[in-house]
Amino acid sequence: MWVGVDAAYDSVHALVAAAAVAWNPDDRLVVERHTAVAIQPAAYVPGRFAEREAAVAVAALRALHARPALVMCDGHGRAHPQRWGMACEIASLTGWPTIGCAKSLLCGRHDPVGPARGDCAELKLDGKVVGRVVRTQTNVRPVYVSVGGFLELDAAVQMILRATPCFRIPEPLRLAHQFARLALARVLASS
DNA sequence: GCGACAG
DNA sequence: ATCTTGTCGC
Repeated sequence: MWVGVDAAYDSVHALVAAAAVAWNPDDRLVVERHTAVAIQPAAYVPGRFAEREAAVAVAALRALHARPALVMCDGHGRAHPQRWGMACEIASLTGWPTIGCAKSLLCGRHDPVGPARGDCAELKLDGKVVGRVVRTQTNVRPVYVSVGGFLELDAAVQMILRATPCFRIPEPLRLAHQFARLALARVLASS
């Protein structure tokens, strides 16, 4: 069982809602989903994203009934200036295997990526491989995959591809994104 | 010093 | 991240 975790924000009330969606790669069905809400999240500062989102994300993850085989995070893992992105922080906090799957580059360089689904390029930061740029759908912008903890990069990429049968963003993350927004909307409506 | 900069 | 439905096109 793989889980995606993401958060949605409301600047007016200084609220943040996180959602963790557990997904079964075999039948591609949602197994369970949970949310957590917090107030006054830290300001967003590039490179310090974990300070803003990791705590609520982990709160939502802790509600899971089963230990995930993988946690997919919306952001970077080792592909970070200090080699310690949010996915690393969440791995450290939970002890669970995590990977970062970001929609844009924070740091590092890479060669051009082929146009077909499955095409990849190594993401390097001062001479070291810190992640992989992966094309999850043909002719669609690639995503940036990096290890958070307790997992190898190759395995992470294979899982990312299995989790993207139709869209650019891995299914667990897409669903977590939607569910987080819904959770936030519900809180705003009931208060 | 200057520009770049996950969400 | 967020403002935001339907619509045009491969």
